[in-house]
Amino acid sequence: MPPSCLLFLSLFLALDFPHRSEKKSDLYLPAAAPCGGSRLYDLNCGAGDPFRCFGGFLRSLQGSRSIPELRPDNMSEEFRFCDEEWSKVLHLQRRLISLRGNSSASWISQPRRAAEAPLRRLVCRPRAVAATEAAASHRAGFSPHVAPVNFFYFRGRSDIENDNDFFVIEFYTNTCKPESPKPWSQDSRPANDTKVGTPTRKKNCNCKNSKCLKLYCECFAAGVYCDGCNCTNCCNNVDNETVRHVAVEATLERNPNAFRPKIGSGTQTLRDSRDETGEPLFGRHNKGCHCKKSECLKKYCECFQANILCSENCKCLDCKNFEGSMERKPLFRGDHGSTLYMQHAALNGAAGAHIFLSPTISRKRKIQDVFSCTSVNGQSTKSFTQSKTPVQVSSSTPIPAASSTNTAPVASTKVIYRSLLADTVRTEHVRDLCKLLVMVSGEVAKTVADRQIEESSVLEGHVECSPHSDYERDQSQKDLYMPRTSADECSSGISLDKPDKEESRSECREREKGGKPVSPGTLVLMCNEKDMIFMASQAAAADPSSSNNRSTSEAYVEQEKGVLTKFRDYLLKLVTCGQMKEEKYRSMSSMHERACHMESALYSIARNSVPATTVEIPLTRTSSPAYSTNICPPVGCQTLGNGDMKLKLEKAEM
DNA sequence: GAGTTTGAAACT
DNA sequence: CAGTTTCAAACTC
Ligand SMILES: [Zn+2]
Ligand SMILES: [Zn+2]
Ligand SMILES: [Zn+2]
Ligand SMILES: [Zn+2]
Ligand SMILES: [Zn+2]
Ligand SMILES: [Zn+2]
Repeated sequence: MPPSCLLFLSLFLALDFPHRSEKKSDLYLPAAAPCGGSRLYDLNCGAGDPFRCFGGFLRSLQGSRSIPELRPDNMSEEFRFCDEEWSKVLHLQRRLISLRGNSSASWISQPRRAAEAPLRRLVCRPRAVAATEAAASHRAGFSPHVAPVNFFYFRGRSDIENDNDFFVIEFYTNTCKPESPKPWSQDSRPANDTKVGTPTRKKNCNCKNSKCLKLYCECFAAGVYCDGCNCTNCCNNVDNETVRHVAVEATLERNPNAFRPKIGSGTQTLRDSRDETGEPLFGRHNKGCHCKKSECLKKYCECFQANILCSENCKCLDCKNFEGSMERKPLFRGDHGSTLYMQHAALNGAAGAHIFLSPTISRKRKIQDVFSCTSVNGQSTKSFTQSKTPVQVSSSTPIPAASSTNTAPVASTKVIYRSLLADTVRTEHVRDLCKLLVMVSGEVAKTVADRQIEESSVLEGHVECSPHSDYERDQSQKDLYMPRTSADECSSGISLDKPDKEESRSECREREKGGKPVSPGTLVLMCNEKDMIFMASQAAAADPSSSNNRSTSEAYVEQEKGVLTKFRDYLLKLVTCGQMKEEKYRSMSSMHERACHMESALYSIARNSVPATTVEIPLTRTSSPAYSTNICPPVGCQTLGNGDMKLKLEKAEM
């Protein structure tokens, strides 16, 4: 994705809805249910359900305000938000942003769609008619661009027996096409800003035989209507929404993940995500490729196309798409990847604030080479499989000591250099650091809470975010919402004591088993991403004293600042220490080269956590890739990254 | 633009 | 689940 798209995304996140007063009328609230709230309501808004919280909001609104009763004859009527209600929506939206920050896989979960429009309209109707009436909405100018994903929501709900009893609150966005300037952009940017106006020009398909109703069709697979395509006999449009709906269902039947991003954030760390050559490498294909003849160096290979390295998931033959591959070098695209790549990366919130103390050198290919010299993936299945476990542990373990103890075969076989900090930062140090950071976090939180305790406003008390009932009721659907990446497996178990997360916890325990026992704080730092929905609700639940959403957000900001500052100090010390060691080694002429190597490695650590040129920690994320930084909502949005949530949770746990 | 190659998706 | 067919994009000329 070109930089312009990054800007676009960040601007999308920065959208200040309150200032679009003239757009208020575009927002509608569904009518209320009749039977005293006995009806099921849910927000139907797409992957990750970033606006799931609106479900709670609507319910609270329903309870506290007079909303027209929903009757069979008016259930499709739309109810306009009054200004007061609208402001609550805006507030909630901001809170969502602040809670999830740039790591929000859910908030920015749909770049294709995110590039299209902000919230415009909510419609409630029985699920039974949703699909067909969606077409009417579309004709009225509102496009259910998330339609394919919406249907995730329809599936597997044992609590819904009758489609007429289940009301879907649909979230509609105004279709955003490069050729039709967005309404939302008119007040936030000059109309001639084509850079942003044409962010992700949709690729047009040329389907001939699939009616654009199979995953063969890129449009269909992307979850968007065909528009401007060269397809023949196309049914992937609003006029064929019914048959399309069937096709979507059938597709999901075959593969429930069909419409979810193929590229998840893998174990490749943030540092990995951009090495000294600027290569964006993070993410990995969830299913992996199965290339046979392309050597994974052509766009036939989905990994290569996504500009990511092949991973353990891949079953390719003669793969050359690994770090250090000489064949790959000249082919590497330095443009930060294809649209596909960025979309998927964004979809998965792959760029979060990940703190790693140890440079990672593990790569699929390297490990292969270590365990077998064959160039065919599958041929050395056994040894490769065996190597996988330690590899993952080492690649996601911030403690050098851990990887050296645990991955002895790897380390002893082909270690190019040894970290200067390998002997400096021990497990207990990391543990102490984590404790310290948690302490800081707690102190800051307390301070902020004290400061804000009197600021509680009546309005905010109304806004309920991410109701637990919602979440728990749909627990079985969690996998429908949250991309199940490997990082997910790791992270979702972190510091979470909720009984209903046993599965995740056990995953986490397994990790600990396979690896080295690490403190919760270390685990916190290890993890790339998390179940944000759960985290959000967990965070809310963990802090009952703060029903004030804004307070919570601000507390997070303060916490983040404090924690990052401390961590920066620590890193600076580390850098100094490393430099001293380097000096020491340098004096030994034989070690000269190695020291140089380490310097850059060490520098990259610091660089990724703290801008080397400034003393101030930016309010944005600690992550360094331009991509994630750009996605980050601007300062005003009070963004909070993963680290925040983690620390928050950890604090609650302690 | 036509023809070939390729590997995912679909099918059996 | 594996083997085969279908499919549309990627690639080549
Ligand atoms: Zn198509
Ligand atoms: Zn199309
Ligand atoms: Zn089409
Ligand atoms: Zn491949
Ligand atoms: Zn691959
Ligand atoms: Zn490969």
